[in-house]
Amino acid sequence: MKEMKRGELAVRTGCNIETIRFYEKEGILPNPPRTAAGHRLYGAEHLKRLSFILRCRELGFTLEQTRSLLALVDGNDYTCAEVREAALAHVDEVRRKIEDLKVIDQVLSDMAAKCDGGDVPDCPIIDTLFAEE
Amino acid sequence: MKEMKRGELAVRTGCNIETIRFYEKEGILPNPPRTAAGHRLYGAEHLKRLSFILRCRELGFTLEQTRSLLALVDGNDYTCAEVREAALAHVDEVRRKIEDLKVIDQVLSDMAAKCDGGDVPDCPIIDTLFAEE
DNA sequence: CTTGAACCTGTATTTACTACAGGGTCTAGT
DNA sequence: ACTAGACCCTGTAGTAAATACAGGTTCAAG
Repeated sequence: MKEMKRGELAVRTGCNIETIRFYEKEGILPNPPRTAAGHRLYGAEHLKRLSFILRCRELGFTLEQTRSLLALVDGNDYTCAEVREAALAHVDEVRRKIEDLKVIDQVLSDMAAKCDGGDVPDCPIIDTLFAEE
Repeated sequence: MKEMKRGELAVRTGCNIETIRFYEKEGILPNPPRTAAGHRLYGAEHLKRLSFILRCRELGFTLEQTRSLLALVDGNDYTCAEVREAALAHVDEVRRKIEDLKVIDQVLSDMAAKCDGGDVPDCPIIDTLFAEE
């Protein structure tokens, strides 16, 4: 039974120490037991759950989506199909974002290409940004 | 000299009406003259400037970056090279974001591929998210 | 027994808006 | 002239997801 305090949990997960408290307040990480003096004591379950949350966040799930995923697991009545659906919906969203960013990349690159980088106070980029409609 | 109130400026730019006030408070959109009763009166300059801001935002520039771009223009002493540099730096950032999202796409797609979408309460996606290391 | 690291709490800040509440004003129709 | 409703004004609060700080305990090492 290896227990640890907040600082160690932070180091072991790579999570900011304040974020742990934030997740607890949000109710996504359960309140851990405390020492007599009030220090939080985390166990293997907390470590596992926090890692899960951090991994979801890295994958671009919102905290609410992460919460839903965990609710499925906690309820213990989820099906593979449900989880798969959530994952695929998120993939769609990620792909939409990629497309949006590609358009931005293209527009900016085109603008920059028209620009000769000269020393004069007149720039096609600025002109384009100011252009009507 | 066509002047308009806040509502019309909002409609003509597609900007939320509250956002106009926000930009004014932020000092990125200049305080317009007012009618005797205190209603804001915008002219062609404001329309142009707000459009510029909105276009920068669409291209993913932060409000601070947009402010810097406008500061260059306002200072009237900018060079094409400066603007080009800002644009290209932003392109780099956009491309980094695209790469990050592509990794996420890949990871999620791989995970979903391992999932048979069955009706059982056991899912490789969840397992992977919970996995150690 | 002291000192400094680590912990506790509550609150403020960040980005870029958006959304209210509680008023004043303008305009079109009667 | 009057009134209804659309518009405008202000200040403030809320959103996501943390992060940072102030001011105060507690723990561990020497």
